[in-house]
Amino acid sequence: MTTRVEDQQGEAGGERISDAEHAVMEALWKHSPQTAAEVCETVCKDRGWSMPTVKTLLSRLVQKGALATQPDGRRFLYTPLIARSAYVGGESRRLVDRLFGGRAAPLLAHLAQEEALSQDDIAEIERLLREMKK
Amino acid sequence: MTTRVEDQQGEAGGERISDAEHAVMEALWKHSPQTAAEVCETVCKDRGWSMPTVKTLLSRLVQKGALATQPDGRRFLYTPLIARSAYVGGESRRLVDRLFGGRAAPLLAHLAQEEALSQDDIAEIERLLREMKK
DNA sequence: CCACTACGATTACACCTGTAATCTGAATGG
DNA sequence: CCATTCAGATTACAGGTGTAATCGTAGTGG
Repeated sequence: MTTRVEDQQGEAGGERISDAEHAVMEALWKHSPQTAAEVCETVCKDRGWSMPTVKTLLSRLVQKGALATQPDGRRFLYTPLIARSAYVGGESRRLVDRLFGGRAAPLLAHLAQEEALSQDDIAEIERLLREMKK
Repeated sequence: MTTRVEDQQGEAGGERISDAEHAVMEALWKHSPQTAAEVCETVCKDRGWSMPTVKTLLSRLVQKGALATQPDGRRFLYTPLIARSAYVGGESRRLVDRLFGGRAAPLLAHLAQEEALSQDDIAEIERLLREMKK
């Protein structure tokens, strides 16, 4: 084991996405393409950021191959190059590998203990499991 | 919502534990107390670290309040101050909050899609759910 | 008693991250 | 045509992280 395949979040962009960068990605996953100003519109409020910060994060994400730019007049439109599901899947996998030896069941047990599972969650998970077994 | 309670991993030590530091914690969670040399014995192989690296990480963890030291002759014995379950719970929670809006079910769905769930996992999860509902 | 060794402590240093100011060049209003 | 403005690019900088060399000091073998 420990076959670190260095394939964290899909094929596009091997670099890791930091927490702040992730906030920007979320904005673009919600809706894209967007200009820097539009992204700021979304994230600056929540995180208390200023435009330059968003610009920096966008640039870094472009460098990392996580975003594509497409010129639109004098500004850029940014579009995610990696799918949210790929990112989310990668991160989840990383956590499960790191903390639970790759087993999902103990994760669930922990979430359960922390009361992170509502009755609805439980019902939905059961439904998922039934489907999976089919 | 978004009630960031800044209580990441239990009461002892508010600071975050980094990835490298986590490897050291794992060694000490497996068995404690241990000397720096013993910890190195465990982690240096796997991670390709040298003694000084382990020493640094141990010091940082002590600073962060994640480890207690207890002098044993001329060296120290290190003992975790935060429980593994608290750390693991905190990290899981963080992930679920950040990526799944706090809902565990979508996480499970992703793991399922990635084939991160074995038949055994599924069985165990079902057992957990049954217990939870009782 | 002293040189050596085995520790922890201190210092180092490059890279990443969060956060932003400043620079530069192009569009635009007058 | 020129000054203003607005966008991206460049630079900045402190703090965290990974990784380690070096320092100081306290026992230990001779």
